[in-house]
Amino acid sequence: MTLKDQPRPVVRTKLTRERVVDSALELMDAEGLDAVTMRAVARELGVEAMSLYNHVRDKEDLMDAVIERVMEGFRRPTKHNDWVEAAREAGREWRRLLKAHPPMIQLLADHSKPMTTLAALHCVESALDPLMRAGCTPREAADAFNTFGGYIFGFVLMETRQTFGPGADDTSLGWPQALVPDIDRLPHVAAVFPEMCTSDAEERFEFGLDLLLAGLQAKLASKA
Amino acid sequence: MTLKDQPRPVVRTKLTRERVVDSALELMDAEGLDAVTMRAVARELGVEAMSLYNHVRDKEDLMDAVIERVMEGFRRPTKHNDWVEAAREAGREWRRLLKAHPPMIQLLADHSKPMTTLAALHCVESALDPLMRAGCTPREAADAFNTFGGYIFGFVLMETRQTFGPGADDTSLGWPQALVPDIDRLPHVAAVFPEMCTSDAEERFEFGLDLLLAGLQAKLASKA
DNA sequence: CACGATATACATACGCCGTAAGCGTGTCAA
DNA sequence: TTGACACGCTTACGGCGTATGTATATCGTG
Repeated sequence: MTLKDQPRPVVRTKLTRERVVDSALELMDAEGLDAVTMRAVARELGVEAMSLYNHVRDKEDLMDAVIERVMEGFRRPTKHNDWVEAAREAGREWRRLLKAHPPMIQLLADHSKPMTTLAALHCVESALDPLMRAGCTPREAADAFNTFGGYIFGFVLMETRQTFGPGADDTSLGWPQALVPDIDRLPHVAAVFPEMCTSDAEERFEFGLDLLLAGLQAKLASKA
Repeated sequence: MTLKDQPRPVVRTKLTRERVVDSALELMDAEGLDAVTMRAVARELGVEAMSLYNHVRDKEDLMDAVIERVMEGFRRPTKHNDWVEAAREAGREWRRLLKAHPPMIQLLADHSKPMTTLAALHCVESALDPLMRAGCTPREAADAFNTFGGYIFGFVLMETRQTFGPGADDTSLGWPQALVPDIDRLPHVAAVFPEMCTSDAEERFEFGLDLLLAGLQAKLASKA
């Protein structure tokens, strides 16, 4: 006989791996990566922490599943005839996916493990398609994928973590205090910094995408 | 009167903020970011955890200082007359810096805070210099900096965290098991994956750098 | 030298964390 | 009916960041 002999709520929505993963993802998006603890996810589900272990091996397993769930949200872009435009769309979709869950890039940085799951590989497939249609050799496609992927990951990282920009203690002009002391030794920063603060993220992203695509077109053209 | 009345070690190297930061950085490089705990850093210094708080406000303050210390390791490249070559060198130096302390990119991803310290701004200055010499407007320089920076950060992230590549459970051919089930729906991945595993990181990095520089040159030329 | 102020190291404790181990109970097949 | 099993709960352990309070070494001042 237990101390509390009241009947617990009779109907109890069944706990499943899927519901656990969904809760973790929701919590991550709502409260940030640090808020995703086994106890917090359990609380969200009206359950004790240890119950989750019936459905995930450990926390790493859970976070792997969260990554997979996010990658499942990839929307394969409609196919353009023009491979350049198709590549552009693929790049935008990768960025959209990462930005849809802001802590995602942090999660990827924490988890040192290749993305070898099906959903992730389908995303890779979508990104490779325009490159192959452009006439890349497999090797060129691999290098180009790495380049575009690097750019997108890094851009989103800098974007979501605000790596460069005004500090919290900026003046009304958006200038880091640290800059002032020896501004004369940082002329370029002084000239360019205001632009970094005011430019639009979409525009900046397109700028880099254009650069990469122009570079790739040139490289492929010079080969022929 | 205390319980232990033996004189503690008489000579005790003085604890300073600098020694604390150095210990944290060493520990990070040697054992990974997760190993950097207040207790572990203190242990390294033969001291109790709470003693560190006389020299750092809290852990965040400590990690900020670690970032700053790393940025101080930036070696301003010797100035080329050719801005393209100078930009290439700056890009290589940024990557060298990040790779010299592998957990650094993870640290940057965790810390959602702009880099507004002097050392960081000097690194930015070095990166902006070739761009300004190339004839960029401040706005173009800001966008180009963002593009190159994004590429470098993302490349290093994918490189150090092995985002794409063979899984731990790869077969002898370096293939993720997940690929096999529906290989026919992933033809490009099947063709390109082997290249991703075998290509050299230096070459891949230069490939992307070339693409970006070619794109930028084209953009600036078309403007004139 | 004496002595109080200050700086700084230490000890203890609290509420988090991930998770190992074992228990209790509801469900269902035989 | 019963016994096995699935699955949620309880307890407990060691580690985390750090608030709080205490002891001691150092130093400026008389």
